Amino acid sequence: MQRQKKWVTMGDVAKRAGVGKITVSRAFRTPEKVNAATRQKIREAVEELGYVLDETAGALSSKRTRTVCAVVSTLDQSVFSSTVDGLTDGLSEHGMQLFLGTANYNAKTEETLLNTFMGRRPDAVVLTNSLHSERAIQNLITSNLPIFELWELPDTPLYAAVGFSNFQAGKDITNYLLAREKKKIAFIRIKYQDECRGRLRMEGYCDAIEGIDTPRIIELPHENGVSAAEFGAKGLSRIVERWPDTDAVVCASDPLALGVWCEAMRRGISIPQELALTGFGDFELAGASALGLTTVHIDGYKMGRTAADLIHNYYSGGTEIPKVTNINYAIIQRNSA
Amino acid sequence: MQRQKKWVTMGDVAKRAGVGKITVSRAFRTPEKVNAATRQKIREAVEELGYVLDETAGALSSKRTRTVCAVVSTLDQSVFSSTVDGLTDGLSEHGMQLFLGTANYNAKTEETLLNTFMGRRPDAVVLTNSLHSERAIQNLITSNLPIFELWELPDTPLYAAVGFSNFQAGKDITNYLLAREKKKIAFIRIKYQDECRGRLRMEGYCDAIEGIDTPRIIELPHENGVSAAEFGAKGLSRIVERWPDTDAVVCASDPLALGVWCEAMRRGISIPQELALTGFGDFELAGASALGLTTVHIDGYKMGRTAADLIHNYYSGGTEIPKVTNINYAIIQRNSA
DNA sequence: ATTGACAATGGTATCGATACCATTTCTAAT
DNA sequence: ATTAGAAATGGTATCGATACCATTGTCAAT
Repeated sequence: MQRQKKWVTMGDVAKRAGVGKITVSRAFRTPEKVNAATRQKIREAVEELGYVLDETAGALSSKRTRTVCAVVSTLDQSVFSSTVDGLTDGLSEHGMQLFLGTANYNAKTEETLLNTFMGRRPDAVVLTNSLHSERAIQNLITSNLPIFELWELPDTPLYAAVGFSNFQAGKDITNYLLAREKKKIAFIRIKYQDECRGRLRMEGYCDAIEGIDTPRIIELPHENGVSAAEFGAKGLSRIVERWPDTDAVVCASDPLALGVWCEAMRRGISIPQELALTGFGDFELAGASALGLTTVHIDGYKMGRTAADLIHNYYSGGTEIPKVTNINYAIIQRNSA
Repeated sequence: MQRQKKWVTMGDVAKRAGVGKITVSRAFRTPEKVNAATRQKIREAVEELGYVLDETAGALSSKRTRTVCAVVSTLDQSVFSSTVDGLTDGLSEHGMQLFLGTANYNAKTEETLLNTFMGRRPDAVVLTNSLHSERAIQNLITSNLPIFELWELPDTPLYAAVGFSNFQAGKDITNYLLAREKKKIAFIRIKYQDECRGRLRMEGYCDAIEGIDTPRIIELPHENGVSAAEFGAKGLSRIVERWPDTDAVVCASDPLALGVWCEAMRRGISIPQELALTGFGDFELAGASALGLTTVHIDGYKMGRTAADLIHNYYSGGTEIPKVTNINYAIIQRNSA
């Protein structure tokens, strides 16, 4: 067991500056309520002593931890990294910090994680995937915390949602292909346990081709250790076998599309001449722009930042928090379709 | 301003279970010191009241927050997501949580962030990129906290490092190409402000070709909004212009290699016949395996998890913390070289 | 019966900030 | 000069847990 350094306290600063502790506290939290000269004295004392306000102690008395807990499935191979960036950036502007936790597509882990998070007494909770356990949902609701669901727009949000219509986006990208004379359009997605976004995109696809063609859907169940691009390659193989006349493929994500692109190269299928290809997300790491992939651009960063701003408003503004905030997406036309 | 739910306290649980508060505390922290029957009574009371231990209050009295602060440049487009996954997984197994912050390649932001983090009184600090500000380093050192530097092996770590030799890895992958009869090997990297890992890989490359060929280096300064893959494409164009006889390209990251690959396709340069190509990292989102990219596999997840374990040992084990933990890498041979 | 060792439990002070209310000082209007 | 009202500041209790020390109970050895 190691020994911890003795930190300078607010009382030390107060003594040094010749004021009361409470004035020091105010100088940090509500500087406008402290006389400029006093503020200056305090600033000097803080500087000299190297004082850093202890949020831990402040949280206990104010019952505000200035902390937000975010749950993601995993960060690796996921599309949420920009969202997390947006969250941390937005929160830190308001003096708040982010606790990050990963649930690994495991309902039990997720429930445990949320329970642990409640022990941190966060001011808000951010979810980037729909919850798997009914009890976890109940616990969250009874906690009375504001809960923000990202990347989707549920009909009845737990508290508020910041996202876009996955259904409409799936429909739009399919219609984009239909408008370009594609008649035989297939759809590929990876099926995650309890995940509904991919399904919604798929339903949008189905809705668009309704009455034009029967759906050509490849759903590949998620496996640990297999990358999305590999699934994409496998997906195209299946499509070519089952529906050789397919002239376009809609992918539920960019990494999938990258895999399809690679497999098409291997098979000598030219894109977009023989096969049109669209992705979803416009992820830079997946090289969407370098590939020239036509895709649906999703502003993940903005979703994170918007959630951060809403959380701040919830506590400081008198403004009403909208139940649903729609983040627009856009179809980016490049060379693959 | 919203009203916060009144939480159940440890005292409530104690009363319900007919024991002292402190026994409840022990039931959570050191269950082996509490009689099994008592523990059962407490467990029931906890269940009935829906009590969740308040880490916030515990932190104040124990001076242990069970919290770790991690600084990354950004998560988006970065290679650190798996490392963060490893950290959160490893920490949560030991009842610790991760505060995540992004510095956005900005020295000022980074210093502010670290200062904010000190206010959280973390038990440890994790850095995934070398610090830019001398003062930030000083503050960290005087805080007396264990500091873990990841993804590199500095000669004199601030406290301890978990990583690998970027120099040796760059040298090894270059030697791999030399062993395959490549004679004219170029190197591409993106130059980030104050970032040294890419430089070290480059120096490894230089060391390997020393005396065989003069270095053919393309360094592209990082720009916000330009993806690594785009830099890769641009990099290959430069190489083709300046050194048309180049027969291999070593990239400092997989996304760069993806860009090179795309540009090679566009120019009708066949890989690996006309041009051998290697990446760095083996990032799944960049589709390394789908592309068939020969690359250096880096186990980012393991680095995060190892750091988490070291932090736990620091506080609970009597074991000495190694100044340097070497995480092995491996060259993965695929089809591009 | 006595003692010692150890397991199990509890009482009280304490961590470092903020809430709440009280007090003092200052300004401007009468 | 007087007074109302606002601005600035301080004292004390408090948040909910854990540290520290003290106490009680239990059992085996003498």
